[in-house]
Amino acid sequence: MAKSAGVAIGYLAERTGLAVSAIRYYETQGLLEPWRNAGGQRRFHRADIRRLSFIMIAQQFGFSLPEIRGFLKTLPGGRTPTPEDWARISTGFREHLDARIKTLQTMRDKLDGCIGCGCLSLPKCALYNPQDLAAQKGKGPRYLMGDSPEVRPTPENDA
Amino acid sequence: MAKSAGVAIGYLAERTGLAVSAIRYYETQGLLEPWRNAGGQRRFHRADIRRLSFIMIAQQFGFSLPEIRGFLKTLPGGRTPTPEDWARISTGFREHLDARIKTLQTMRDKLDGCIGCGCLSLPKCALYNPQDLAAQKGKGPRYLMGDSPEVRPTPENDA
DNA sequence: GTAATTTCTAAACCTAACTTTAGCTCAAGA
DNA sequence: TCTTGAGCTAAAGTTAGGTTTAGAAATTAC
Repeated sequence: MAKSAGVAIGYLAERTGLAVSAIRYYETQGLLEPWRNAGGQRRFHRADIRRLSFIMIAQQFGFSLPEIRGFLKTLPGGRTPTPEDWARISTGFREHLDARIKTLQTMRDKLDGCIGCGCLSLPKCALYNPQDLAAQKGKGPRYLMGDSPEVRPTPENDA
Repeated sequence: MAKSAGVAIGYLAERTGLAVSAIRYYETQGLLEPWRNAGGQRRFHRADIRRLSFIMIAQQFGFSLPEIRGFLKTLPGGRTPTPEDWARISTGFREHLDARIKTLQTMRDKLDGCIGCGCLSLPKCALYNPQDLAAQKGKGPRYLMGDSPEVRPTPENDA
């Protein structure tokens, strides 16, 4: 079978539900490599529908576009992924997902220990040192709720 | 006890680990309402350390600043939240958290059903209709992986 | 009293993942 | 052929949650 004429960007958009602008953006991010026809318009493989679908699914799993680009690089270009390809990648998804679930469960446990106890004002509250939590951005321990690890003898130390 | 002179923004920053700029930003978002001293500098209640800590914790739970502002509105101004205040809010946290955990578990289940099966190319794959998933942004069903719900008799229908 | 530190405001900048706009060009149908 | 509709590029805009910068004024330390 000779290489077909390829499909236009609007066709991919229609088939995937993505906006045309999003598909162009993915190209700038190295997730797709369409060629151009004589008039300068992008032409895609039909298999790029799968590629885009893969991108959408991976995004749902919380991966960034650079990460997804990494996954796609391990896939054979232009070909439908085999069960082996998919198993390899989905194992990575699984670990990512498990870690996120574990983090949320830890948070829930801490919260459960706190509900109604008013410990928000005590240094022993589990929510004080949230450095293990998902959204943590800063570095180093933070002592929250107005209490230092060793309470300095400030006048009017607490609020 | 007369109303104290209040504390400076740098003090709050030091106690909470937040950047001064972040605290000013929170003020613009209506999360704090400092007053000004004679020289025009912000002065805060000591209790605002707790308020900021609350904000940081709520962010870890995935709430946006507008949502957090909503929570703070239900708290008595300038006062340490009582166990009742905290119980009311943390119940909301709990529901939010449970929903997120459930979503991730659903995703994991679907993924488990897919690992290694190669079903990425089949319309019955559970990952096809991810409209129940967390990161879903678009509206309406999307039929992924290159398959329409009713396959139209297009020539070369699949890739 | 002077120097160093904080704080002030306003505006610009940052990342991620896109969308929107403007002004054209290309392609397809009657 | 003419007219739409689809596609093109580059640049700017969007949202969230901030940070950075610049220059001036206030406060604190010595």
